[in-house]
Order: sequence, then C-alpha cells, then structure tokens
Amino acid sequence: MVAITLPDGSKRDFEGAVTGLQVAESISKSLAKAVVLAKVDGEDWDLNRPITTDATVSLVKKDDEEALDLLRHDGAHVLAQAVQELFPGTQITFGPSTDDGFYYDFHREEPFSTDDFAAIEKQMRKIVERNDEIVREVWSREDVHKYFTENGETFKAEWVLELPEDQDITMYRQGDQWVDLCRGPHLPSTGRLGTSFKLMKLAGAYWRGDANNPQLQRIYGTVWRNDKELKAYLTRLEEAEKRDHRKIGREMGLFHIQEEAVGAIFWHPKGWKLYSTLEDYMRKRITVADYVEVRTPQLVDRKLWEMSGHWDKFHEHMFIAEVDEVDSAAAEDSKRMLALKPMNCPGHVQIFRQGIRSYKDLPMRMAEFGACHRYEPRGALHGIMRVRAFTQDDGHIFCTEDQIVSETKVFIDLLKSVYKDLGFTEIAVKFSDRPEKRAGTDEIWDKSEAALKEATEAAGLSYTLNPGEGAFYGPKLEFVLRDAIGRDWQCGTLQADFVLPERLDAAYVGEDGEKHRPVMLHRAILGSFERFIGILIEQYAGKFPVWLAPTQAVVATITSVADDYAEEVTNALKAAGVRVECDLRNEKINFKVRDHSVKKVPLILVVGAREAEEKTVAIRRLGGKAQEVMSLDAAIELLKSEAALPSGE
RNA sequence: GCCGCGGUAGCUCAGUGGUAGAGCGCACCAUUGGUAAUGGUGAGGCCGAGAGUUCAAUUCUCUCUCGCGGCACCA
Repeated sequence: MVAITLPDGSKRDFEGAVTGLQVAESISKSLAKAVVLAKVDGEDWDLNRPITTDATVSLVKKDDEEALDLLRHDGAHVLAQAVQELFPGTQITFGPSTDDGFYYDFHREEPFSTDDFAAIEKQMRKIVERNDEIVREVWSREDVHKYFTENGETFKAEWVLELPEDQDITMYRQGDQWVDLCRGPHLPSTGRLGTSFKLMKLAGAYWRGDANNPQLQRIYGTVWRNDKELKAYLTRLEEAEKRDHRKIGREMGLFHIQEEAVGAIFWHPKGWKLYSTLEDYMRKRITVADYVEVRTPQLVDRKLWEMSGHWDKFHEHMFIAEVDEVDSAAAEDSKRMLALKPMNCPGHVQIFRQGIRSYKDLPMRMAEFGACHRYEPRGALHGIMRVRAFTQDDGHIFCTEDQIVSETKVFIDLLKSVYKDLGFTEIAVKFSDRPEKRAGTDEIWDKSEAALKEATEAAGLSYTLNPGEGAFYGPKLEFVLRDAIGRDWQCGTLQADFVLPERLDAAYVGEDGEKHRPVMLHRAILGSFERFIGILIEQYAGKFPVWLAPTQAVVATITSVADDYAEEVTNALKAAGVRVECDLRNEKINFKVRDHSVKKVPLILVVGAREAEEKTVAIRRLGGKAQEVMSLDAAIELLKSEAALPSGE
C-alpha cells in the first residue's frame, strides 16, 4: 500500500508502487494529459518513475511556469537524438536548458551549418510525433563508461568518471535506441514536448568551457509551451534588434567605426553632442560631490607599469609604443618602451604623491574622464559597447580605513541619483569578496568587506554575494542596472584597494605626525562613456529625453512666408542654449513632421503664417499627436528648462 | 584568439560564369502646403582585398581582411 497525499490535503491509496502519471490518471483524464512532472516530497520526479513509499505528491502541468525548464531540457534531448539519427558518428556532450531555451554541444568532424536546421527540426518533429517513451534507468558507473566507450562517445565516457562516487548515475532511454547520461528529470515521452520550438543559432563552444579543450559545435534552440508564446518570444527578439545601438547609431548619424581603427569610434557631430552632454552632466555632478578633476598622460613609460604591477599581469592587453632615444648621446641605440594607459589609477597616485599630504586632505576624491586603451581580443569587440579605446568616468578616493563606510555610502547615493537622472531606477548590487589569491592581511579584508557591506545596506540597496570574485587587492561592489526591456547591464563599480598605495608608495601624514598609507577606492558610475551611450541608445531606442537629445528641437515652416519668423525663433532658442535647427525646405509640413519624427527629434516647432503673425509657435512632441500653441516667450522658457542638465533632484 | 555565417549604390536588400538591379536617401525641376511620405527627372558601383581555375570571375576555389552570432576574454 502506498498512500499519496495531494496538495489539497486529500489522500489516495494505491495497491503498490505508483507513478505520478498514474496518480494524475486517478484524478482526471484531462489532468493526465496536461501533466509533465511530479513533485514527490518536494523533489522533482519523472512522471513515470515509481513511487514506492508514502509521499506528498504535487503535479506540474504543462501550463505551469515551472514546466518551461523541463520542456527546454527535453528540447535539448530531442535535438540530440535528432542530430544523432541524422548524422551518425556525431558525439553528444552537454545540453542544458537556458533562460529562454536550450543548447546542446556536439562533437563532429564536419561542421554543421544553419542550412541543416530545417532537416534537424523536421527530425525533431518526427521524434515528437513518434512519442518515444522516456525512461529513467539507474546504471553503474562502469556500465555507463563501457557503454559510451563502445559507442565512441569519448566525451560522455570521460565525464561519467568524474561524477561524485555517492551519487546514483541515471541514464535516460528515449525510444528504443537512444540513451543519454543525465540527471533528469524528463517528460514521460517525447510527445509531451509539443512543437513550439525553433532552432536559433549555431556557435562554437569549448568542451567544459575551457579554451584549451577541443571546440564543440553548439546548437541553440528555444522552446515554449505553445505557439503563441513562441511567437511572442520571436517578436521580442525583433524588438530588441530594432533598438540595437549599432543600427540606431547609423540611422541617426551618431558615429561609425572603420577598418583602419578597429575598436575605436569616429564620433559624428550628433553623436559627439550626445557624448559631450553626458560628460557635461557628469562633470557637473562630480563637481558638486567635491571631486577634483585631473588629467593624466596617455603614454607612460613601462617602468611605471612595472611598479604598479600592470606590466607583469596585463602587458599583453596593453598597446606598446617603442621609440628610439634620439636626443641622448649616451643611449645611442637604446629603446624606450612606453605603453598607452589601460587604467588611470597609477597616474592618479602620481598626483597624490606630489608634495606632502596630510590627513586633513582626506578624503581626496580625484576624478578623470580618462581615455584608456586595452588590446581586447577581436571576438570581444561589439559596436561601441566593447571597444579598445574608451573613456572611463573614473575616480579614485584616497581615504583612511575609517572613511571607507562613509565614502561608500556617499558614492552609492551619487550613483543612484545619476542613474535616476539617466532613466534607470532598478539597480542590483553584486558584492564580491576575497579571492583565494589575494594581497593584504585577513584583518584588513575583514574590515573592508564589513565596511562595504555596511555602507551598501545603509544606502538602502540589497546585494547578492559573489563569493571569491573580488579583485586581488580588495573587495568590490558592482552595480547592475535593468533597462527598459528587462536586460541587465553592469556599469558602476566600487573597489577597495590596499595594495596599489603600497606599491606606488602613496602616503599621508597622520594626526600623530607619522606616515600612513591611504586606502584607494576605485570607482566608476557609467563605467565607460562609450558603453554607457550604447546602453542609453538601446534604453531609449534613440528617443532621448530632451536634455540628452543631440538635436532638441526643429523649427519647421509651413510656407515660405514664415521663413523670417522661423529664423527669429531659431536664433532666440539658440541664444537660450537650446540645440535647435531650422527647416526652411520647400516641403509640405507632413513631410517635415515625418522626417524629423523619424530622426527622433523630441520637439518640433511648427510655424506658419498664423504663428508669424501672432508671434507664437505650435509645439509637437515626438510620438504625440497633439500640438500646443504658445507665445514665443513661453516656448523659450519651456524649452530652456527642458533642455537643461538635470541636477539629481 | 576559436567555431559558424556574411561583405553588391549612402542605407536596406535582390541577382548572375558573358555590359549590374529595386526601394529609401541624395541632386535638379515643378509645386507654397496646417502636423508621420506631392509629382517628375537624374546622378550614384574596382560586386571587401589578393591569388588561382577559365576564352571569360561580382559569381567557382584558396588566402587575407572586416562585420555578425556564440565560445573564451573583460585586469
């Protein structure tokens, strides 16, 4: 007798071992049809796995949110089976579910092509139609190893030997022929997967994520509970594509990149207006926040990088310039090696080191919009988001250990306020604590970790822990913001550093008259201007708030009789500091409105004979239908205030 | 860097072993109009670069280069 308790508290008795599917059948036919997974005492169980002892059982239906992960995992298996049926000799490796689908990594001498997708999808549909039974089997490690070795599945054979000794090794049999090593759970049969899936892309991936290992071929797919969901997902992807900063950047004429300067940006007039507006805004904010702005050299002798430790660890990511010593007779054929700075911190320490610093000078908040170069791997480059030449909104706060908490808190408040001005309100924090290889004593780490945590909490932010992911010189906070379509971007950072001040001999004189080491807090809010502007473009889909828009307003005439007045309006707005253009083209107003709307100009000021006569303007906002007629003076005041930089209030 | 895919007009994309195509944009002409496309005419191309096969290559093959999607990387 097995007694099954259901979620509503009711009990059912069964003669002997019973499966989740049988429990469902005992309740109703429709439930038996819809169910995909059993939860036995809270644990995921395959529907056809026998339950032999009394248990609490709840059933997951295909419509339930929870079912997605299972369906996707089964999608991966059906893909793997289809591929092996179509391409004998292909080895299977791993195939997990992902956030919106699954992938499966294969090993095959011949490359797959996306042209194969149609055939593979067709085969997957056949497997679903066949409704192959999926059965969980417990095997011994030796049997699994033998099985895969005999079948030429070297990756699987290697993997099984590394599974923990004390764990049951489960194999899932799918149909008569096909078996895969898997933890499960799975559907009872392939038919329950349905056909709301689609193969998405093909990519290379390294065996076990290590670039030293052989490369496998990864096929990505997506799975949903029904066709409507699948379609919605594909639409969502299209929407994201429309926001792509590379596409919008080209359409709006913001920037370009060309072969001769890979990883660096040619900013066009409109793009640079956006950039410099963001820079003006950041300068305003940090000035109010008591930072001092500095500028440090681009090219710095190798010696400094050796002292700071960068040469040792990162020189292959640095751009090197080698020059002949031309003006030194003593060093006739000697070379001098310089490197473009990949970071600003060593430069800032040099400024801090000039003269004698007192504890009264601390905290010293030093900021630089620092242009850095890093030799990023080619495959890492992406539009203006990941480049080799970029500008950080960098800053280093030199302070005492006792000031870490208050400085962190002040920084987080500034960061939150900046993000809010820029349109981001959902912020997550990741806290990375001490890594295994680190500098500094445990005592110092205890202190700095506690300080960062305390300050984060005091600033009203919750955080998730990233154990062991801190920098070698100190713990770090990373600030992640969520954009308008739910994507996460890591931008800001705050890192406590006890090492660099030591290496570069930064010191201040304390109250006691003795020399002390300051702590350095490395911090950035945007991260880099280039990347952040990319994020802003995608966040707003190019439709920037007035204060950020490269062109804030266009004055457009209806007929040429209003030309003189239109120029008068334009000049008045220019004088008021508004970025405005004048459109006197011999075109219909419909055409002009459409043209400037497509170009995403936030405000269109329409003037015709009537407005010229009455000294008014008709304002139309981007995306809106309504127009508001007001006096020129009122319009100037309105635009002036909307065009102004926000101040974090 | 690795795997797969791609590069044709300013942009989006057709196309072909034998003289290169469309839409939008651009220029010019006409049109003076009331809130998302007025009509006409025209210009615009080393078909990414180099080599090979061929009577002939934008088209087929190879190398390079750049881009795209992942992987690895992101101090």
